Amino acid sequence: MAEPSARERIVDAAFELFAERGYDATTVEDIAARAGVGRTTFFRQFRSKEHVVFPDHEQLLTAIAARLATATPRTAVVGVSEAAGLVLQHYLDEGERARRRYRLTRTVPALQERERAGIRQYERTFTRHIHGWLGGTPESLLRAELIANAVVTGHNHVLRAWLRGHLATAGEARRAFRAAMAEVESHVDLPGREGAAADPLPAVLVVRDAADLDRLLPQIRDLLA
Amino acid sequence: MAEPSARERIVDAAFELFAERGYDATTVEDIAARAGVGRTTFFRQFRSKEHVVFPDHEQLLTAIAARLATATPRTAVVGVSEAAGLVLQHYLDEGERARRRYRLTRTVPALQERERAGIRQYERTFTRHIHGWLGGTPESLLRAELIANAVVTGHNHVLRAWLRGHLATAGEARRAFRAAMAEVESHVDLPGREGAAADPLPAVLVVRDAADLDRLLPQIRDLLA
DNA sequence: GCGATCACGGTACTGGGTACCGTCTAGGCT
DNA sequence: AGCCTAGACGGTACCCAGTACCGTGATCGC
Repeated sequence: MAEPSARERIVDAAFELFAERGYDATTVEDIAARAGVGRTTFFRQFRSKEHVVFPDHEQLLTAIAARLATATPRTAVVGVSEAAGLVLQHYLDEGERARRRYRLTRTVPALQERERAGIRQYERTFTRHIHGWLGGTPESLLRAELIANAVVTGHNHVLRAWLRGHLATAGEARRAFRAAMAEVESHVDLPGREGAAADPLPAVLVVRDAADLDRLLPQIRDLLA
Repeated sequence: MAEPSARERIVDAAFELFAERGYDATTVEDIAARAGVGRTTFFRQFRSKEHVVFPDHEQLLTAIAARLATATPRTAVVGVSEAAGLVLQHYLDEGERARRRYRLTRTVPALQERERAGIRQYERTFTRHIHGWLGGTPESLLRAELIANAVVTGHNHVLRAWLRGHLATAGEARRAFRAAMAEVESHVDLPGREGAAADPLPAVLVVRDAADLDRLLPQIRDLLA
């Protein structure tokens, strides 16, 4: 009859008890007892009491890395967007449990920090791949970090709206996600835009008045020749 | 003879012991004993063993908030840059202790997370003020978050370079900081650019070849008149 | 000089996390 | 079948961070 694994029983027991008594008032021994396992087994499955709240984090992280690994500089935009979309979709699939976790983490500072630590791992994964696409030079590292942070921030912004119920359906959430990714892309210069590889990016000139224009015009014509 | 305060003695004792035996092998009782105080007093001064590693964090956070509070949308760019500069300058003033802390946090995961939590507080402070300058509307929140994250990322990038010794002098660090802030500003649209309030921002023209230029030149002259 | 306040140190307790050990079970080999 | 190894499990004992509480001594205002 497909007995749920010990790991799943622990997660279920933990979420039940956290809902009943709150996070702090629940001990690991309580969770283990309800799940029908020893306290030792709990810590074999989860590194800490906090980790049981984010049971799929590790798996999600490897999924992101796998998606990013298949992208190239030419397909960076869609690769990054899809990798972030994997996370969003996972939460949408989780449904009510994701929202319960959100309400729980909002009230428990320790869990907020744990969540941030997880997000940080996402950022580092994105940074690593984007940095690679940018050539891996020290000068491009800051740009890679800026882009990675922007992508993760955009994703989290939409996810948070959905978790709070501001976006009712999964379809709405995905639409908002596409909009957020578009806004993020408009703020950062990710490789892989149309034509970006074909001709070099134009330089930017700031022309304040007609005198500026007349002064610069010869050099402009020269560059365009 | 200006006896050092109990708080300072605790910080000094902690850094000494962490250097001698490492973070994990040092207990709070050890620190308190060397500082000549009771274990209770340690926890009155610092919320946790981790907090003693970042003793000036709270003070720094209020300094940032104070600087940002004096800025307006017109002075946003310089306000944000200076607020971030306060943090950099604090680390530069700290000198060798900052570098010791950096080496310590790099080897202790718990301290890395504590540091990230502190950085997160910076981000939230920046976000709150920038969001206010943008009108405080829900639509402008994502932009505010993107800008705040970019500023903090740029700052951290330079700070990390200095901590690692890639930037030898404080002057070099400040110069790199100005460059990083310029790059950040080029990626995000912060209110308060020169002339932004006086005359509207110039439109951006993409001129790919001489034919483009000739075609657009009359309109450009017209706009500048 | 005298009571109120407060910072301090000491004690006792809870609970997360680790180390270790004995046991039970699931296979692989002869 | 019988043996043997590996691995998962539960139990016990321990360490230490963090909290609650209490008694005490110093400092200040009246």
